[in-house]
Amino acid sequence: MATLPRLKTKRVFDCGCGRSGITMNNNGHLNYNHTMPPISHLHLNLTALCTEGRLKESLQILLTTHNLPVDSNTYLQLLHTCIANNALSQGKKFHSLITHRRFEFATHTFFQNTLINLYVKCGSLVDARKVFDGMPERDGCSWNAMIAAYRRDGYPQNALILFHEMQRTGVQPDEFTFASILPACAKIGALDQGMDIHKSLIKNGLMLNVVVVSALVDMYAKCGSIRKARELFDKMSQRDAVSWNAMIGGYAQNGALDEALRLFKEMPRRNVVSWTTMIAGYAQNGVLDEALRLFKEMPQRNVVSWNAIIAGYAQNGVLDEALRLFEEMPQRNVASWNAMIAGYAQNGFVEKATETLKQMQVAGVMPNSTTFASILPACAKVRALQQGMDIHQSIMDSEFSSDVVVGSALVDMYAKCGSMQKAQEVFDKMSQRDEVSWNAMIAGYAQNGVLNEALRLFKEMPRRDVVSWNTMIAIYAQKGALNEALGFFKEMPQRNVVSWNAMLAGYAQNGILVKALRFFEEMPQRDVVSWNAMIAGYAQNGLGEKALETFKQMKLSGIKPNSTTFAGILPACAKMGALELGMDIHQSIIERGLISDVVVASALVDMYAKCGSIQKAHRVFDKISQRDAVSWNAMIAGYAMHGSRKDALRLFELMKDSGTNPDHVSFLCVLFACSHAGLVDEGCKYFNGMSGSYSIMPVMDHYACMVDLLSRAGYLLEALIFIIKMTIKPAVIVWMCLLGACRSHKNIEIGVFTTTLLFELDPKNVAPYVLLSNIYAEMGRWGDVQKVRRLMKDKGIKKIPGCSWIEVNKIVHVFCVGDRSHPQTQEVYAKLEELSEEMRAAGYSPDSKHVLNDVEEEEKELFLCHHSEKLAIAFGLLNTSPGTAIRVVKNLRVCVACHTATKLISKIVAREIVVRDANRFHHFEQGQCSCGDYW
DNA sequence: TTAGGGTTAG
Repeated sequence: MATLPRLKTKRVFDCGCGRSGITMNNNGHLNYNHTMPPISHLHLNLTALCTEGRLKESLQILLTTHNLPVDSNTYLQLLHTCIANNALSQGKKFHSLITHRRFEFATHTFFQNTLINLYVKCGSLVDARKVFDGMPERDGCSWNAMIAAYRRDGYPQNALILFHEMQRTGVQPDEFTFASILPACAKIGALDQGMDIHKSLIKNGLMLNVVVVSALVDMYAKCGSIRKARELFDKMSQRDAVSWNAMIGGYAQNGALDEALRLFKEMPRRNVVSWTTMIAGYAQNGVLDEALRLFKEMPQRNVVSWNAIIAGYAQNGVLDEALRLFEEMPQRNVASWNAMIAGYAQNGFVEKATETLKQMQVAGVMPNSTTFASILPACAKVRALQQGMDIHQSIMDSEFSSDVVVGSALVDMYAKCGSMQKAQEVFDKMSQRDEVSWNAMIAGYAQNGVLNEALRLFKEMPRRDVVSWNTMIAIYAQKGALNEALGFFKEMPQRNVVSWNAMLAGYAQNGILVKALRFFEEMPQRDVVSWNAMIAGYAQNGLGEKALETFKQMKLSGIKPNSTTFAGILPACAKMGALELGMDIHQSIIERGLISDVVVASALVDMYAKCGSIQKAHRVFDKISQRDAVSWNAMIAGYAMHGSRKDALRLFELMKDSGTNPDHVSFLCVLFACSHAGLVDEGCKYFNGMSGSYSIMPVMDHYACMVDLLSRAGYLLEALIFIIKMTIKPAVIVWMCLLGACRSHKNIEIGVFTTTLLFELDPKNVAPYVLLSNIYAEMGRWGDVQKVRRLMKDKGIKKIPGCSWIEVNKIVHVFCVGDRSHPQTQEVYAKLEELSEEMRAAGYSPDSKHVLNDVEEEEKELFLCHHSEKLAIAFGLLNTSPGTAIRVVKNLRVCVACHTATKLISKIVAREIVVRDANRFHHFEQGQCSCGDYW
């Protein structure tokens, strides 16, 4: 019997499948359970070099000596040394040498399994697969090694495919196979396959195996079947730490943190995984203080514990704290860096993300597929094509150039950056494509407006998943083609919450709120996106109260609002002037840590400005660290609405100095400010500069603003000429601006001309009728007023009723013209009566011309008009304490009579009255209005 | 077999 080489470990001859091919008895003799070539005399020199890990020299000896009596055992040991040293390239050289010398043992299953093990351990799945595919015969170990490798390296799909193939070829899976395949099912949420495996386990009598059953518990928990997991867990006759941790993790990841904590406390011997599971659970659910408390409390921490807490802060956008912990941690691995990079990337800080990637490389940590796959979407999001291309280059230089996840992320990045050509190029070159790659291409073509190509790819793709179908629904729903979207929705084999949300959002965005609500009510489960879609749908379609009501219900149902919720609800507050509610929401935003979100902060600025509190708006605006054009525009528009043209224009200059380029909205705000201040020359200057210096081509709204600017200032003829000279066909809004000014400047000729034009352009539009009627009324031409009213009646055109809102104690009260539905109606009308007496006593006699005058479209009583804002003001006077300001919002413009009356009321009751009409703010104080009677 | 980091759809 030959002497054995000194074996470092007992499992030196393990072929890597979990079952050792050779075992050693107590005398150092070998027992074989695998087909093994016989062991001959070892070459001592070679062995020594090999055990010392001196692979280069070993290889040199082998290459230069052909007749060295080296047996298969030595080669095996060489390969194992490569495995231990992670020496892929040396391993490959030995492999090729063995192949070339055509050793008989090289074709043996055991030896080939070792080769698979070599490649798997050295991270080259492609080479492992090549060996696997070339094997004349495979045993359970071969399959197990390959399956385990796929699942561990993040290819659970491939593991499952191989698992089915294994069974087809008649090889029986064993406990090792199951212990690998169950986590693969868990990873991709393959509950059905997991349940099949459960059946096989029962059949194979493996239900007492604690390892396998723990994996089964984990699978059920991860696939969302938490009850099934618990049932199994409770039935286990023996549980180890893994079983407990799997169960705890199941509850934690399903958001059932209380139950997770109960089990955690009940668990006999908690280990570092148990603690880390709880920390991760709290962190992922946004309960960062609890996560940190446990992190500080835990007896021992490892790199995973640190990573969990850091990722928690990073994912929740608390990046400074994440960075502090990252810098503090004793050692970092690739996942630590990835957590930071993903945190920056997901929160929109592309520069920070790429900077961290560079630091990581400097620190000698190689990026992996996760690094690339998390940084690319950040480039995609902000359309940073150049940075995306740089990362593409790094990927090509790395070993992840053929990783399917990285490839898909690349496709998506190019598609979102608008470069479909590059996306297609990457897609074509991919050695393996999955559903994600196809879906990214489909969405890319759709987002870039090439719908037929998207549809073609959808039809062509080999396996469509729920995302593919959802993409198609979204494409058509967003375009307003809701019947087509519904077609996909009905045809798809399985729907999830996203499918329902896509339909619901489609209806909501297109103003079909009844259908949106039906989907919302019928859907099997609702998440934060469903609620957001409903809220935004209501808010965008002028149903602010419904939006607010839905927001309340959402909170009652236990769904936590996110930044999209706030960005959706704030415009509703803004529209209704619900300042107190808006302030409550501001508080919630701070509590949820979302104040640093620039979209949310800009919506807050807008809300405060539109609710009349320009100071609060400015305070929020001042604190925005990364202002974008939207934030600046909200603030500029705020000043413009409040008639502070100086501030508006000053801010516009500041914006340019700060390096934020004005966009077309910025110019609209500036033109609006000029127009409301009668600054004709300045307005013209800005209008010309916009295309000249900023290459922003005027769109219809800009033209309308210019017509407003000119005609408001009395330059009606110039405005008309301006319209005629427009390079695009003037839309209704443009003519409406001109007509509005015809009323205030009493120009009947242009007024009639414009009205006639508008009757043809937009026969259903009520506004021109009302304006024309008002022009006649101003001039005392009552016969003509009657004619217009008759014409409206004949054509069945109805006025939009004037409505005003006032918020008292966080409740918004609505008053329509002549409204008598409010519980306090009697008091309100009595108050108005009282006020009119006081006005009379103060010498105010309403001019019959003004009483009949109707800026847009309200009915009224002859002497004292009951326009909606008057009702709201009276209500405010009754229900607020003396001295406080009264804030009212109106959907139409304030009429002359009400404007005059409100000035007087403000003096009589010594109150500040703030009225926001369809156009701007009026601050009434001591008988004066901030608009200077120019509105 | 359990804990941390990733790609597509709303």
